[in-house]
This record gives sequence, C-alpha cells and structure tokens, in this order.
Amino acid sequence: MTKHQAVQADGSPGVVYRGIVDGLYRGRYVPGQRLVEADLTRDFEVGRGSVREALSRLAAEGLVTMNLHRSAVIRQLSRTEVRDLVALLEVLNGFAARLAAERIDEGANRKQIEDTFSVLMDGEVQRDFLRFARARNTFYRTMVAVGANHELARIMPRTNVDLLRVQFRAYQTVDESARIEDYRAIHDAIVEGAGRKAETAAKAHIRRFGDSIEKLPDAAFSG
Amino acid sequence: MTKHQAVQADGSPGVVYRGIVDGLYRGRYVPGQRLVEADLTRDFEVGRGSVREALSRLAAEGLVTMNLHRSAVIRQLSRTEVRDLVALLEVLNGFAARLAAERIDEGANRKQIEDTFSVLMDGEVQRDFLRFARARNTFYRTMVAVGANHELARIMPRTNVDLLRVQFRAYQTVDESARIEDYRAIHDAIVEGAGRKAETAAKAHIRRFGDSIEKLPDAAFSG
DNA sequence: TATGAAATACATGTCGGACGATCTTGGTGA
DNA sequence: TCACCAAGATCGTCCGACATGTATTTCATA
Repeated sequence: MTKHQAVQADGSPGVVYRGIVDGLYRGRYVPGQRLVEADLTRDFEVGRGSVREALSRLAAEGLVTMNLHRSAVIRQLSRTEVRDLVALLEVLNGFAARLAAERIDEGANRKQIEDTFSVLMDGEVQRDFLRFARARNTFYRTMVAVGANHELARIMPRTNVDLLRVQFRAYQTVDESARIEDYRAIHDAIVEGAGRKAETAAKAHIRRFGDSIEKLPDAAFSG
Repeated sequence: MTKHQAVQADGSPGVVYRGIVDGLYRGRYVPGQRLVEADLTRDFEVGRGSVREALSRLAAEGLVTMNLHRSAVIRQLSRTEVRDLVALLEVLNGFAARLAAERIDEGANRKQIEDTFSVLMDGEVQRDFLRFARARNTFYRTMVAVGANHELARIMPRTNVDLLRVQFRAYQTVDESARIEDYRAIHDAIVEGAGRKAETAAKAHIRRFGDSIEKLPDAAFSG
C-alpha cells in the first residue's frame, strides 16, 4: 500500500525547496516573512524532516536565515549586504563570462548561447516579469555551463541573485533598454570568443546594476 | 531527566560535521571512503536525523557526495575538478586579498592580520602539519573577515579547500620556502594597503599551487 | 562450468510521534 | 511602572517504522 509518498524525481525536500523559491517569484512569500515548519509541513504535505532539509538548503544558499529556536525567515538584504553581494557577483560573473568566451567553439556551446540569448531578446518575453526572469536565469546558467567550471557552477546558485531580483522587483531599477544593451554586449563578446572583453562587459553590467540600486530609498532595504 | 542531548553550542549536527572534517585532517577518513549513516549514528552517538543534516551540510560544501539511495562518500577530486577549483580559488582569493588591503586601516584589522600571520610564520608551527593547516585556515579566514564582504565569507567555506589540502597531503606539492614567501608577499601587500598588489600576489600564489599539482601523477586523483 | 534471473542483504528516503529547550508574549503583583 | 513568572509557540533532537532503491549472493538451467 503506497499511501506514502509519490516520490518526485528530486524527493520531498526538493518539492518544498522549489515550492518556496517559486513562491518567492510569484509573491506568495515576501522578504521578511516567517516560514514556520509546521505550516510548511501542512502546505506541502511532507514530513517535518523534509521541510527542515529544504530549509537548511535554502539557508545554505542564503535565501532564508534560520535563527536558533525561532522560525526561519525569508531573508531581506540590507544596503550593506546588497553592496557585498553585488561586489561578489561582479567578480563571479566576470569570471563566468570570460570562461564562456574562451570555450565558445567547443561542442554545441555557440548554439546554446545564441539560443538562450535570442529568447532573452524576444519582445514578448521581455514584457512578462516571470518569463523574463526565467529567460535571464537560463542565459546565465548557460553561460556558466558553457564555461564548464564545475566548481563555479556549484557556487553560483548559492549567491542569492533570486533574492536581489525579488526584493527590488517593485522598483524600476535600470532603464530597460540600457539593460538589454548590456546583455547584448556580453553576448557579443562571448560569441566573439573575446574573454577579456566578455569579462569587462559582464562586470560593467553588474556595476551599473549596483549603482542603480544604490539610489533606491531606504524603504527598499532591511534594517 | 535529561538523558537526552547535552546540546553543544552548535548542536548535534555540528558535532558530527566537525567530527568528520576533523577526521579528514587526521586521516581517520580518506577520500573515496563511504560514510554509512548507521555507522556515524553509532560513532557519534546522535540520532540519524542529525547525521543526515551533517551530511547534507558537508555535501553542500562539496566535501562529500551523496548519490541517491547509496551511501555518502568522501569526495575525491579528479584532475579536472582540481583545475576548476584552483581557477575559482584564484579569482576568489584575489578578491579577498584586495578587499583586505583596502580595509587594512579600519578598526583592529591591521593587528589581526599581523597576529595571525605571525603564527603562520612560526617555525614550530610550520613543522606540524595539523597546526600549520589550522594556522593557514585562520589566516585566510582573517583575510576574508577583514575584507568584510559577508557574501564572500558565506561562499568561501563552500570551496573545498580542505579537500584539496587533504588529498595532496602525501605529496610534497610546493617547495616549502617558496610557499612561505608567497604568504609573506600577500601579507606585505595587504598591510601596505595595496589592493591591486595583494590581488596579484594572492592569484600568483594560487596559480603556483595549481601548477605544482598539475605535475602530480594520476594516482593522486580520482577517475 | 558459465550465465542470467531471482532472492537476499544493505542502506537510504521519508514519515510520524514524542519531548526537552528556548524564545516571545502577556499577565500579575510589588 | 517595572521586574518577574507562566503559558504558548517553535525549534532541536531522538526514536522507530517502513518503503524504495542498489549491491551482492544464490541457484537453477543450459
């Protein structure tokens, strides 16, 4: 009698994990919100153990913070944390872009980059926050995959870009067209195989993004 | 009756976690070795839940790999993985060194750097593998702490430097004195407040380390 | 003797319940 | 008003059970 689990490909913790990340993007969860284990157990219909495992994975990635004997909370970045994160992302994305450029001629890399990029440039996609966010994530993920540095791939998801995105979604951070141009510059440098140039372009993009966030009012940040 | 847990500062999972990392350095565990949950439960006298949590933390940091329905295994790096890791460390350590240099004049930073560095330079410490490993970890940790980028601090431990160290312990990788000189160069640049220089020195050190590892025989790697 | 499939052993994935520890909150008395 | 204590909320941890999947051994058969 399998009244018990109908194991997903990734298992129960994965269900919870993805459910929360997805809920974040959909606005079901917002930064600062508490995540009580018992509630999640009920909502996702899994054991508390699985919930706890999902939470600790999220905590490891910095998406939630777990305070001892107090419920987990969706993390809300302070000004300093955002600055730190952006500085780190500048370095990492620069590295990723450089690697991708250096390996653009191997296997199906070029095609993959161009395919995901073309989705990103689709006018219809750009108009839908959710679809665009997904397309952008895919593009970045492809960039990392093409770079083929497994350790970087292991580390990247643990930089809470998702959090950044969600936290500042309400604010029109960068002027749309400028952002698109940034992506194009990165893409062009990569397919051109120009490592140095790709690195610079990626870094510049992140820096611009950081600058625009600096200008936001305090209300956009935590404590 | 508290026959139950005598909660450590960090809790049962922490005990297991530290026990394993420590066991790694002490040679109790070696790369490739299987970690059976039941055994760990017995050895550390904690519940299986705690063991599992410790294992997933270790897996998140890349120290062990967990295959579905098969026991966890202490990770053994292949040549490619080592190359990838070294390349990433070069970027990250360079970043850390630069930040540290830029902030050397704030608070007690200078003193902290010099203190931990002097331990590293102690002749007696250098002769003891375990003590030296600890001193080096402390120095790097201090460097990151001084740099004061919280996100970097969050990411760094997740780069399995420990694994690198242990896996190649048997081989005399770099000539001792050269290595010491590298550290000195990094230190000097940092206390000098020369960000660029510190970054270059740190990167150069990692690259030299990587080069020396490239020369090792296949037996030192997995698959 | 070689071989392939079934039976078995082993270990993990997940659930549910239980209980102590600790933080928060709200009420109570000086 | 304020220190203090009781109650509630939640987490940290342990235990036992069973399903699920992998590895190994056994054994009938060619």
